[in-house]
Amino acid sequence: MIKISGLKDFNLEHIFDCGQCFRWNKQEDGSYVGIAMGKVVGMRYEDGALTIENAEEADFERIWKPYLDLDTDYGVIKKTLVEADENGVMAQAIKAGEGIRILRQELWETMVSFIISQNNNIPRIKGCIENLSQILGTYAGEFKGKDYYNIPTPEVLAKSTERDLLPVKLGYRSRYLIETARAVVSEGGLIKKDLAKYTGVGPKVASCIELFGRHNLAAFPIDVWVKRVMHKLYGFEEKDVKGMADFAVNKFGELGGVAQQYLFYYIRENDVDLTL
DNA sequence: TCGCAGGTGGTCG
DNA sequence: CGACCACCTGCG
Repeated sequence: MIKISGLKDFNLEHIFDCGQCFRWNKQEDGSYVGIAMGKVVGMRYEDGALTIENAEEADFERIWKPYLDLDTDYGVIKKTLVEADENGVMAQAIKAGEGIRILRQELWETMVSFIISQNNNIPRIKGCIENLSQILGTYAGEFKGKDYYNIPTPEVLAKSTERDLLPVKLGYRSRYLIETARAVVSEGGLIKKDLAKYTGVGPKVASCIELFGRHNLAAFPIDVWVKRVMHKLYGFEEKDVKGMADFAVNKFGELGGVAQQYLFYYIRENDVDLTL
C-alpha cells in the first residue's frame, strides 16, 4: 500500500468524474477502484492523505505520481485561469471542481475510449470498454473478488472483425475502432500527429485525445456540455463552435483544456443530471 | 414510442 | 465550406 500526504488541489471525485476517464468506479465506501497502466488499484483520499491499495511502493514514482499528474502545480494553473477571466466566471467554475487534475493516460487507451464515447452516454461507454477489455484484452489481475482486463492492443483489434465485436455492443463504432487499429498497426504501432485522419476521430474526439492522451493542455474539446456551459456562462450561441474555440485560445491559451475541465464539471454538477 | 447520449462520415446546396 | 441526416444501443 502507498500512502501520500501533503497533496494540494486534489480530489478523487473531481478527478475521476470530470469526464476524462471511464475505468474508475466509486465504491460504497467512497473509495475508487480502477485499472490504469496495467495495474488494478483502489484509491482513497481522506484526512489530507491519499492511499493506494494493491500497489507497490516502487510504483508510486514510476506510475502513480505521473498518472495523477502530481508534479503539476494546479494552484498556479487556477490562479492563471482566474486572472485571465476578469468577469469571474472561471473562478466560479473552479470552485466546483477545485481538485481536478488532468491524468496522464495511455494514448492508445484514450483513443479507443473516446472513439467509443461519441454519440453515447457515460454508463454505456463504461460498459462497452469493460466488455471490450474482457473479451479481447489481457488479464490484469483480481481485486476484491473481481477480475480486471486491459484494453486490447491495436494488434489484437486489427485482427478482429466486426462480428467478433458484436458482443461488445459498440454499434457502428466497431468499424471505426477496427479501421483505426489497422491504421495504427500499419504505421508500426505509432499514432500519427494528425488524429483526425483516423476513422471515427472527428474534431471533438481528436481534441479529447490530445488533452487526455497526450497531455496537451491547450486542447479544448467542445462537446454538448461545453456548448451548454459556454452558452450559460459566456453567452455563446450553442451552434457557434468556432466562436467558442477562438475564445478558448484567446482567453485560456495553453491552459484551455484545464479550463474546459472546470467548466465541464461545473455544468454537469449544476444542471439537473439524469445521466448519472 | 421516440428522443437522446462527450459525434462522425457522407451528401447536398 | 456549412447545413443536414443516418447511425448501434439502451434507457426514461
